[in-house]
Amino acid sequence: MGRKQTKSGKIRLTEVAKLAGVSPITASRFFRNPEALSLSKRERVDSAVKELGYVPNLAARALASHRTEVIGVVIPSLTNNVFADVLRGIYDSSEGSRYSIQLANTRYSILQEEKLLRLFRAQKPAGLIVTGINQTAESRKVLETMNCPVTQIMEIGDSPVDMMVGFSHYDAAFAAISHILEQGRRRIGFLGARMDPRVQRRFEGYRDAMKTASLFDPNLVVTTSVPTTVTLGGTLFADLLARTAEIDAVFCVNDDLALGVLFECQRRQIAVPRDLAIVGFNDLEFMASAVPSLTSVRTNRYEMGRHAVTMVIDAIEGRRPQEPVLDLGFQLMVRESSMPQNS
Amino acid sequence: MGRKQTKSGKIRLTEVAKLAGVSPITASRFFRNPEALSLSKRERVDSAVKELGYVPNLAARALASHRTEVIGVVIPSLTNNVFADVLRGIYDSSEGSRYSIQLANTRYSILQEEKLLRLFRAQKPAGLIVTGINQTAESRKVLETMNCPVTQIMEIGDSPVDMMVGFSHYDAAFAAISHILEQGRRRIGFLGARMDPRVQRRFEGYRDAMKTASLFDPNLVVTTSVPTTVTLGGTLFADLLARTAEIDAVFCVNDDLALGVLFECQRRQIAVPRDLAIVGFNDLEFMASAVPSLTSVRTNRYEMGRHAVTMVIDAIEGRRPQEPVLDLGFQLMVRESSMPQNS
DNA sequence: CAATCCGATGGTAGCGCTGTCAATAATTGT
DNA sequence: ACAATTATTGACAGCGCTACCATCGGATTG
Repeated sequence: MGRKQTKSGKIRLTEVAKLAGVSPITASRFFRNPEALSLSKRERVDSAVKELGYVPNLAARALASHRTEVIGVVIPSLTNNVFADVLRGIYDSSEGSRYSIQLANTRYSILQEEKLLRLFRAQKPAGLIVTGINQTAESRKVLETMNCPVTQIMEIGDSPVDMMVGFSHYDAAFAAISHILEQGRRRIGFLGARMDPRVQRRFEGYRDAMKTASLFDPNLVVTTSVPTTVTLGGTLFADLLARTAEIDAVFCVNDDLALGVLFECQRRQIAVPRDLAIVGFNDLEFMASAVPSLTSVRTNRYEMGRHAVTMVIDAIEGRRPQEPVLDLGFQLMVRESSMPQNS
Repeated sequence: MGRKQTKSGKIRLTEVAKLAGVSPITASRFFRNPEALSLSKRERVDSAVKELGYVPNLAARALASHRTEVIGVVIPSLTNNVFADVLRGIYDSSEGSRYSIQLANTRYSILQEEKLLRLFRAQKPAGLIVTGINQTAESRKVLETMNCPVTQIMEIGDSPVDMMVGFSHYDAAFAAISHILEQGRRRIGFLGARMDPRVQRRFEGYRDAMKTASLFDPNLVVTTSVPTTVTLGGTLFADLLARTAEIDAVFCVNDDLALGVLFECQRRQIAVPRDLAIVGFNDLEFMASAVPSLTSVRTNRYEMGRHAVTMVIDAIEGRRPQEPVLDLGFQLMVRESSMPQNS
């Protein structure tokens, strides 16, 4: 014979059905489509479930139905505040739907990403949300064989695996630099940390804006592959100053670095914005609160999360968007730190 | 007859076994216990898997084996930086093990927590990590019927569901206040936001330390249920000043509030630490970088995550710790913001 | 050389649920 | 009133994998 007898303590759907006096399949329908049951049976199954404390077996459900109600989310970092807002949008939007969110963290490792995508594929998620558009060829292959709607978030590009929600990091950086140039600043430093693909694109926006104004100078660029911290902002700024003293503005690829620069200026008695303009990226909450308040590029992270989930759920349920790529844009939040020098 | 024929495109373990010239059960063992196979069969199965692009079906695996290799993690917030570090520890520690992490976010809602725990139970996780010790009676019941190792993190208490890793928020706050008192400060304000159970315990530490010195005054306490932001730190501090001008120190329940207080001081020309001492909680990275650098209570969040995973995995594999409750303590990081007034 | 053990492999029977289709009961139209 | 349609319900098989033995050859032992 096979394995040992089913323990009498185990409560399966069959037991519930028996107690309710219906067939197992009717009890099954109680969970998936209660409206299809007559009111009397619905009530009987409901009370049987409660009486027995029935806990459905999701594995059996998934095996029999060939699907799950899980939306996978793959992000590169939990430490980076940027993703906290995206995730807030994702969770807010998924709440009230039948789908639950399963989060996975690549920690900026493309190997880890491949591994996680493979794991997700084996779980047959109902939908998937992944960060960025620079997946490896291998990861892309996994995504294409995922057999469910996929949304890439955080940036936009020409060849979506399926759908995309994001904005142009290039344009956003370009706009920020243009703003600084309009304030009459000429020597604009670039501080970059953990140069992931999106940060790289911000650099390109900076570079091209500077080149357009014939002001690009490699000496103005300081980058590192180290992850971002506030302290690092101060360090990179010190490096920049050591390299060339003639600096009248700094563009930081994120707000933590910008805050670090501000602190370093306070330490060195550099007046902001008189002696130096500071512009960050993402517009985290503290930027408006700093003294002086810090200019930044607001990215619509919460909305990005919301839209990503909505698009995925709609696609799961057969309502595909007409346009697979959604650009949520950005807003330049001009504050005291980038006011003109004579103000 | 039953459902339609299995699509010929679908690759199951049977197909792999056939190609490798072994029985399905041998192919199955290839994944779970490769050492048990002879070298020749191992190689044959390996190449068959690669040739067919076999993707195991986790639902079938879970159904047949009655278990999964998922460790569930339940936290109240992703926005709160504190959890980012805990999660980093969790992910670091789980890497290299066979277990994968599944994250769920209650958003500080106890109803959401009950729902998520029920969902986890239906998934039969191998282990579970939950935040805090203040679960509802219902949640606790679900945890107790989870049938897998459970570790509560972030704080410690007397009645663990199973295991615990954390520290005493009460003691930490008490120590911070004692330090401020030792600097000769007498009127120490308390700023608190989103008064979750752990923040509540920090308040109790503050209150008792102040009472011990006969300095407790309800007018010094400003709290709100609103979630924490840097800006809110400034607002609460302004409220405190409006209520009583004689303040020579502020204890903030977290570092974001402390930074907000610092900015507000800069705006109001209040000299720190001469006119006011500021002490935060958690010791986020920016505290050391601020000007002046800000005193805080370092909590061992990364270690907490690491230990939680290790304890859970050990317990899954039958190595239960002798002592179910692990206290990781805290360190007071004294910096410029709480130096004596005459310095 | 029989008795014993051990490592490698396979056969069988489910795990608990749902898709498919058929059957039945209730309702409607003419 | 009777056929046609629509709501409910049920029977059956099987999703893809693994637990539980059974087996079988070969090594070890006395």
